[in-house]
Amino acid sequence: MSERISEAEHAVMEVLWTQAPLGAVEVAERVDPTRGWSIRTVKTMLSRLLAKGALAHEQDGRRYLYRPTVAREDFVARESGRLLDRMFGGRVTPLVAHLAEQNRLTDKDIEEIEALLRELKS
Amino acid sequence: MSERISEAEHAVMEVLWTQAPLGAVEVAERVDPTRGWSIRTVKTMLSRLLAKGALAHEQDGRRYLYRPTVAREDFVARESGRLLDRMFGGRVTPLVAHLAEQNRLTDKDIEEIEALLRELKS
DNA sequence: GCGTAACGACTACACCTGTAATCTGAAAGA
DNA sequence: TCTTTCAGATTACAGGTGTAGTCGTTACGC
Repeated sequence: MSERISEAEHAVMEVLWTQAPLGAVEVAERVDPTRGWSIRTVKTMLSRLLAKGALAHEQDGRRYLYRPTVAREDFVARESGRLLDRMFGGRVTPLVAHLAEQNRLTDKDIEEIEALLRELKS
Repeated sequence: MSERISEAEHAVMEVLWTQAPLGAVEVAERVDPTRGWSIRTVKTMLSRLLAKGALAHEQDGRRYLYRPTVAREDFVARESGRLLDRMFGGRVTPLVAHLAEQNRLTDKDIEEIEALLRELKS
């Protein structure tokens, strides 16, 4: 199941996490248009994701419908974990500290996170 | 300056962010041993990082001493930003929420982050 | 001075990625 | 039935990455 999903492949996964099952053409229509991909490219991604076991397909007439076999939650967890391990020795606090220093936290963010943490403690 | 630094190259950068300048041999000695790299491999990484402009070198007798030209802080900021954008639409709160759900937050983490946020507000 | 060891430079090579184009078979229209 | 069309399957191909090996030069030890 868990071969790595590349960045371009991820764009295809996002489509299918939003809506599935879909045929290749529907996926191509929904994929982030700023990529400017041809349908060929999308089909290549679908094949590779199938080969990697990240998608399953079912026959629908003369075409396939694709659906994720990997939960977005799990993918996000793996990728976040990797970053955390690589950059912050697996510790969350340094990550938050870093984001704070980068001014990536608005006042609203801070409020929300505090609320979240209060929630966690109860 | 800002060609992308690959994962393997990153392992070399970490050494030089900890201590610099260093010669190739010293870098090889300090690089994460679980990689099991030969000195050749480390030298290749050093060359590529030079070519990418992530390192500078100065002559020291018949060898080079290498030092980072990129701050670790900046590298971490770029990589974190990429993850945040790709996975969480650039928002920090969903990231923290996600980590919380994954139980990556200990009570101590929560304390620390709350302290951090209190700090930020003042 | 002469061979050798140690540098960096250059080359190698398989696999992954991004980005398709071509092939093949079968459905559908004429 | 003959042809066109549309799927998926297979092939392509350049650039990046991981992981070295070889070449050419030069400082050093004898």
